[in-house]
Parts: sequence; structure tokens; C-alpha cells
Amino acid sequence: MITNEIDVLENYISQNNLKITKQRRTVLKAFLECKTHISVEELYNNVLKTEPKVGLATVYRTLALLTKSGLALEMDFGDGQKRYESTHNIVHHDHMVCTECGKIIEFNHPLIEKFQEEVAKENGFKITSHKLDLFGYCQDCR
Amino acid sequence: MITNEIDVLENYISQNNLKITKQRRTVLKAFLECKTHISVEELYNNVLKTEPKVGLATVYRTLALLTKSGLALEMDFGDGQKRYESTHNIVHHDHMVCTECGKIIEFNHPLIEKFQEEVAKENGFKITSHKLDLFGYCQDCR
DNA sequence: GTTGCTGCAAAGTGTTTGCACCCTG
DNA sequence: CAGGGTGCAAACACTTTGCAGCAAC
Repeated sequence: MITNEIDVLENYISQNNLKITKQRRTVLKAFLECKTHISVEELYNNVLKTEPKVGLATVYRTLALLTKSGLALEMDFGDGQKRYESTHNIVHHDHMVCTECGKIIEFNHPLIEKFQEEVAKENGFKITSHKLDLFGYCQDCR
Repeated sequence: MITNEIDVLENYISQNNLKITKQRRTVLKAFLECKTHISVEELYNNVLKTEPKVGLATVYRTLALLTKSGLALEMDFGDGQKRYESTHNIVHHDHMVCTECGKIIEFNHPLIEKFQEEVAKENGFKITSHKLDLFGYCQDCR
């Protein structure tokens, strides 16, 4: 529920001497209502629909805040802009990106994760995060 | 051998009505002598050591050319700049990136590749390329 | 009333492009 | 000598930052 996220945000905010503002609530709300893997520009446009005088910089700053507070994940598909995904109610997954139509299919394969850990251990490497993107053509575009 | 790469480049160039120039040779030579996963800036600095009046734009343009001719692979580790790797004598591999010291460990795990194909097939997805990056701490930094 | 937040515009960063001149083929 | 290549600077796209006024606590 959205209430839940606002709690998380307010909790983070009160622990860090920050302040809740109308803009931050608006951006969070729009972020949670949006499709996932949203770009800053897309989110900004959605925010403007309800709150037309919010600045783009505020959206950038709020997304950084959401990322730090653990509500958002920052992604980079190499298309030159950052994209974000809510951490609410999602389990970890990787992405197939259709280079033709831009569609993103999420998937998760436990064995792939397992072998990642295995190969990391072999190299004395401690994984904190990972990113697996498959690029190609989706069913409709192949 | 370097001669080999120049052949590949000249071959591509002659097939596309392009021209061999001193700058292109210099960039290619520096590229092949450099450490892998090199950034444009790093390569540019190395080029300047032997040919001080080459422009940065030429390095960008030549790297695009090398990528198109199949001599270079473009990578993006999400640090805001493109990096390149020679395709010469390398087999496909993925990367572990130490977020502390920047070290990059290459690895390859055939089963991970196999399961990628498997999960793609399940989704009717045709993979043309993929990218797997593990982020975390290397042996020295953990 | 302090101190953090906002909107705006300016500055940054990495990359691409327009153009006049140069050089390869 | 035609047409692509080069260096330079300007333009670009996305993101960050400085600042004066504003709002939350």
C-alpha cells in the first residue's frame, strides 16, 4: 500500500533531520503509480499532471532520496538515462530488453543466481549487487 | 598480432569506401596496447603521447568505427562513460566490478550462459547480446 | 526563527556534430 | 581532384549545483 511507503519515507526522513514536503509526497505517489523502469523525464511529466509547478531538479533530488531510503532502485540500461524501479512488493529479477520495441521482460532464474555466488566465491569476491541484462528481440519483434 | 588487426580494419575500410589515415592507425595501435575496459579519456591520453595533435572527436569517431568493424566491444558499467574492450583473442566473459578500488575481474561460467538461453527461450526471446556485471568487493577490499 | 527544501537558471559531464581545411586513394 | 577525414568549437542530452526566497518543524 502507498501508506506503507510514505511511512518508510517519513521514517528515513525523521532519522536524518530532513523534512516532509508536498513535493516529496507528490513525487513518491507518482513514482508508485507509474509503470516500472521509469525514466526521470517520464516521472517528471506524470508529476506535472497533478502538481504543475514542481521543478525537474526536485524530481532528481527526490529520486536520489528514495534510492537512499531504500524505496527505489536505480538502473542503467545503457540508453543514456537513469531509470528507477520501486522496491515495493518486488522480488529481485533481471531483465530482457527488446532492442526493437523497448519492451522489458523481467525474469528470475535461481540457478543463475546460485552460479554467480559460486563463481564469486572462487575469486574471493563479495557480491553486493548484480545486474544481468539480456538484449535481443522479443516474441513480437523477432 | 597487431598486423592482424590492421588487416581487419583495412578490410572493413575498403569494403565501405572509407580511408586509412595516420590517426586511425594511431588510435588502433594505442587501443590494442592499452589495458582492457579502457575509457575514451584514457585512450585519448595514450594517443596523445605518440601523436599530440589528435582531437578527442577523432578518438570517439575511430572507436565507433572499430566497434562497427568488429574490433572493439562497447561496454557500460553505469559509471557514466563508455568503455571499450578489444575483441582480439578474447572469448566472451562477464565482469566483477569492485566498487571500492575499481578492479575488474573477468569470468565466464558456461552454465550461466546456458540458463540464460533457456529462460530466453521460455519467453520467446531471441538473445543478441547480454551483459552480466557483479558489483561488490574484491579480495583486497572486503 | 532555524534549517532544510524548492524552483530557476547556470554549470557540469560525457558525447556528437557542423564546418572549413586537409589528405587519401 | 573528389570525397571522406580531421581538429576545433559549438551543440547536445542528461544531471547536478548555487542561490535567494519559502516552508516545515
